[in-house]
Amino acid sequence: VDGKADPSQRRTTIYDLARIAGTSPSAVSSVLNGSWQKRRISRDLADRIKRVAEEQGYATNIQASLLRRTTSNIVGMIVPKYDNRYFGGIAEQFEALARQRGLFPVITCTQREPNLELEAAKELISYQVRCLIATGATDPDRITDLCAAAGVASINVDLPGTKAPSVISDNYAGGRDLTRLVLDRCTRDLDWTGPLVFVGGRASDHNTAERLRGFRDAHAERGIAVPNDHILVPGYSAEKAELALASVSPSGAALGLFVNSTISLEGVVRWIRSVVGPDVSNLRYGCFDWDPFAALLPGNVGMVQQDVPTMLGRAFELIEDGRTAAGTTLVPCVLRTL
Amino acid sequence: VDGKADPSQRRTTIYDLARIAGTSPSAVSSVLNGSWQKRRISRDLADRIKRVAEEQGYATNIQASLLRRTTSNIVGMIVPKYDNRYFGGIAEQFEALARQRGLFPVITCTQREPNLELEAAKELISYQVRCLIATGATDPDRITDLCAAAGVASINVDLPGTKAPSVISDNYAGGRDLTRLVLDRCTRDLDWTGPLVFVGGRASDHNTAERLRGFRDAHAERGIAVPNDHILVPGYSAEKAELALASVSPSGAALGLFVNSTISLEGVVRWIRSVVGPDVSNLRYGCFDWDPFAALLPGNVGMVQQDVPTMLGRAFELIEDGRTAAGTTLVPCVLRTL
DNA sequence: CTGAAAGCGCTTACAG
DNA sequence: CTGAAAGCGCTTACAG
Repeated sequence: VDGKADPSQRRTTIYDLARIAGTSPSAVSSVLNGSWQKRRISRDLADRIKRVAEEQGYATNIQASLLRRTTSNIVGMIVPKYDNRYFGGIAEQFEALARQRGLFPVITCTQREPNLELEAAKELISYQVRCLIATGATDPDRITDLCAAAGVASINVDLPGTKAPSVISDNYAGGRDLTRLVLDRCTRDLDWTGPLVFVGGRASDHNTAERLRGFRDAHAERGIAVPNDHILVPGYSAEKAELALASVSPSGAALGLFVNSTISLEGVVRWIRSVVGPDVSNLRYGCFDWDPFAALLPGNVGMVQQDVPTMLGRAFELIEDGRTAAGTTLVPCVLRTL
Repeated sequence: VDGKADPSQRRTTIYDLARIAGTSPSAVSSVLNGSWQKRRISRDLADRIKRVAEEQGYATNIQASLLRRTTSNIVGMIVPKYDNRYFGGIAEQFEALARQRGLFPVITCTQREPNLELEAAKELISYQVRCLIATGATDPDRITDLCAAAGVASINVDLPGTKAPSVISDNYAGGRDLTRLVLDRCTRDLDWTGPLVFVGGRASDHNTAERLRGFRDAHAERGIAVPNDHILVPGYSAEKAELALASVSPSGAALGLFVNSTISLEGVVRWIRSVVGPDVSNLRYGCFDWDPFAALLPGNVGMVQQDVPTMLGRAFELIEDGRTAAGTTLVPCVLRTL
């Protein structure tokens, strides 16, 4: 078993195993893929074959197996980044749920680049994925089109599309609840009623638009007007958030922020450090998405945790039910008060 | 292109394309896989075939292609978790480097479970990976054995093995430097000279042992004895770190900690909150691994960032050079002073 | 209870 | 410049 790794050597096949065990390739195949009970192969032969396979360090060539079978058990996922708890959690959950179902999960990370998303989708389709979950995709419908052409089911998660089922957070309610919390804390702690500054994300992005709607409604229900210059949506990156905040002058007065993602929060915190300084007693903010360390930062009064297990559970249900019609499932978020 | 996803429909093959384009499957195959220049197929025919493939939404069946070719371009990686910046960064870098080289990266996350690690390795081998990078594996040598039996090259990253090349951080120097920094800060800020408490990780774990060696040496060079009850190595989880700290009574006196990972840090911070309270002016600590939010926590004086790009770059070099002999490459860490 | 044979969709030497 | 044919390693209906 402890041979040198030598890619030139031909791997052991069922023919080798059959020769060694003194039987036929058919028998070996059915024993190793579990269909031998059905074929009423003797336990004796089955045991002998399994032993030989073990001894030879045999591993099935899945390419060959998949080629012959009509269906693969690979499920694919596209994810923008692994660099925050939200997407990291999505990747982990997806793997766990896929394995539970005997499926083989393949995840690919596309750096928020639309071209990479399409390339990755094509690649996964080439690997005969059974279905494809597009998470946080910038153009989910093009991915759905690609999948449809190949007869592959697709589901959108996190950001919705119009051509396949979508499972997303209730960003409106999440945005509204977080805004209410920050406004409450500003009133209680700073004796100041707002309006808050919204920072991070893109206006064209569905989730940002929904959270912004919640943000505006939470202000409106208290009769607070939100000036346009309080809405800073320059993109998700930390740098852009930090730059955008340059237009805000804290000037010693009270300040409240709605931070649209933990990615943006990194820039927000840098801005706080450099402009507001170490004393944040006049500052309160809340942030979308959960991060255990960010939850401990001074001034942070609440984070919105998206319910990843429920979202992915629902996505797998849709796959298993064979649902392909467009339609959006909203999953409530959890507001974690700090 | 916008058909319904229907797994029952047979996918378009090169035979369909050949029929439609009025040519042979061989021609289609070589045009689509790029070997047509070599075969001196006319640009005319090539263009016609490409157009038809596009129109039909054709995607190569990689299983079939791989079965015929002798070599796959899949590279596999095993990673324990996605829930921190270190492993998230490793996953992202691995994907990026693999793509740069025209390889298809498949990552699988094994939850620090030895059995899952072996299962995942077998599975990746079945998919004919060209090589396997085992990151933070609890039993790297068994994975190497499995790979060797299948003629697959393997490399260990993060935790070393004895049967394949390993690329790991210089944990000794990282541990020593971080200890020095925390001791310096304790002296400067608290007028207190130690010894520090080491918390998190397992004594049997290579990286923990090395960091601990650096921890002890940094104390020794200042003539400070480290009592055994100052070494808390109950495992990596936040819960275990928090529980282990129950034996430490801060009692208003100065306290300095060496936290062995950001995972453990979550428990440490919970302990600080509940036992030390909000006033951390008598507490200083440092932590292995980098997290942008953890870097902002009060009391944290430094973090050790492992150099993931260099580590993975080196791993790919080893793969490309065909190196299979055991041997460890140490990559320096970066101490980030806060 | 077991094996011979066809075929999955490609690739590539070989023969024009 | 192009095509017919063999074969990659499996699976599975079919025939004992």
